[in-house]
Amino acid sequence: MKAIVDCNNFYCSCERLFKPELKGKPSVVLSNNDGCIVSRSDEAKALGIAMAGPYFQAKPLIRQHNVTAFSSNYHLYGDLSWRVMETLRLLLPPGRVEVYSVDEAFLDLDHIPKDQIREMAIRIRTVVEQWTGIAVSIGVAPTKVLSKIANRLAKKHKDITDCVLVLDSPRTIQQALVKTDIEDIWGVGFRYAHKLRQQGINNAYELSIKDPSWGRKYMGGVTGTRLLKELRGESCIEMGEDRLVKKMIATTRMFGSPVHDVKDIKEAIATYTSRAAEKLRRQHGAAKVVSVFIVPKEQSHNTYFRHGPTISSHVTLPLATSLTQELIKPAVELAEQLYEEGRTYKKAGVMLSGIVPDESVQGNLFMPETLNNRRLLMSTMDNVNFAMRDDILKFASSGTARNWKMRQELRSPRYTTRWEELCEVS
DNA sequence: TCTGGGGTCCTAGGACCC
DNA sequence: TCTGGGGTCCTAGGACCC
Repeated sequence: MKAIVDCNNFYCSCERLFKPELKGKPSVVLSNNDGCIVSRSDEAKALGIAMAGPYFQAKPLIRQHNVTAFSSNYHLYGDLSWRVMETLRLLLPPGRVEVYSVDEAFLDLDHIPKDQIREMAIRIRTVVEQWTGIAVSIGVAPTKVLSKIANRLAKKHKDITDCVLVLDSPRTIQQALVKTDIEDIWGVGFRYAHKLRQQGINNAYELSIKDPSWGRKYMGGVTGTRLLKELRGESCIEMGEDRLVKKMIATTRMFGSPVHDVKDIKEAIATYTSRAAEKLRRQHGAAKVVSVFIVPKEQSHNTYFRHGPTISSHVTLPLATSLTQELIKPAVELAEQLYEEGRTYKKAGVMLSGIVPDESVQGNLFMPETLNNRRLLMSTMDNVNFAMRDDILKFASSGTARNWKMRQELRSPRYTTRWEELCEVS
C-alpha cells in the first residue's frame, strides 16, 4: 500500500504556528510580488476566497472580513517542510519516504500488515503534528493515484475521517472513485478534463472502467495508460528517489514594477543567474545550457492567460560549468540580445539545463581546465552568503540599487532561520 | 493599476546516419 | 520515368504537478 501525506493549508499553517492568535481566524498567503493567493486557511476558504486568484481582486473581501494576509516567507516554509520530512523519515524504515513537494510525501507502507495500516497512518499524523505543529492529512490506497484520491476525500470530510482515509477494498475504492470529479484526479488537468467531459466521462469511476488502450489514445500515450491502470488498482507509478538532483534549475521573477532600462534587466539577469548557480552547486552539478527569457508588458494582460508570449533564447557552453562568473557572462549577453529599446518588461528568468555531476564534467580538448582556485572562490562565497545571508557577497553585475526587486510588503519574520528574527516570548 | 515560481515527463518531427 | 528501409539523436512544445 502507498500513502500520501499532505500538510493542511501548508503556508498558512506555518504562519499560524508563530501567531497562535490567528487560530480559527481567516488568513491567506500571497505569491511572490504579492500577486496571487497561494494558500488559504479553512476559514478563508469558507469566505469564498479563490485559490490562485489575484490578491487585488480579493482585497475587498479580505478587508471586509478582516483576513490576515502574508507575503510568502520561503525561509520559514522550507525549514518547517524539512522538519516534517525528517519526522516521516524517523517514523519509517530507510528508503520508504519519497518527498514529492514542499508539503507532500509519498510513503511506501508495504512492510506494514494490512490490518495495522490505519493505526499506523493515525500514528504518523499524530506524531507529525506533535513534533512540528503542522497538521497533515493522509490517504492510503494500493496505488499513488488512488492514494491522492483518498487524501483529497480525507481532507474534504475532516469531521468524519479525522484526516486519515484508507481505501483497501474494491468497494471502498469504487465509492471513492464515484465521489471524485474528473478534474480532481492527479494527472488530469484543465485540458484533459474538458476533453473527457465532452466524451461523457464525468467522474473517476467512469474513467476507471475505460480500457487502458483508450487512455493511450486519448490521454497522451503511456501517461494515459498508466493513469487508467492506477485507477484500477494496478500500481504503475513506482516510488521514486527524493528529487534532490534537478535536471533543470530555474530562477525567474516578476519585477516589482515594470522595467524599461536594459541596465536593470541585465542586473536582474545577473542576480538570477547567481541564485541559480548557487542551487546548481548545492547539488554538485555543472550546467552546459543557459537559457534566458524576458516578458514584455504590453501583451501580458490582454487575455485570460496571465503571461504573454515570452521572448527567449539559449546558448550551449563549450564546457559544463558551475562557476557563477562563467554563467553570468553568456546570460547577460543573451539578455542584451533579447532586449528591445523602447519596450517595457515585467518579468525575466534564467534557466540552467544540460546538468551533469560536477566531478565528471566532460573534458574539452580546446579549453583550458577550470582553475581550482575559482572553485574555492565559489565555495567561499556560498559559505559566507549562507552564514551572513542576504547576498552579502555578490558580483558587481548584479547591481546595488536593484530597482527591479519584487514587492514583499507583508512578510513575517524568518523565525526559524535568522537569529535576529527569533520569536520572542515575554 | 495590480494575476507566482518552480519543476517533471512524454511525443512528434526533423536532421542525420548507413 | 523511376527514388528504400531502418535506426538514433535532438529539440520544441504540450500536458501535467504543487
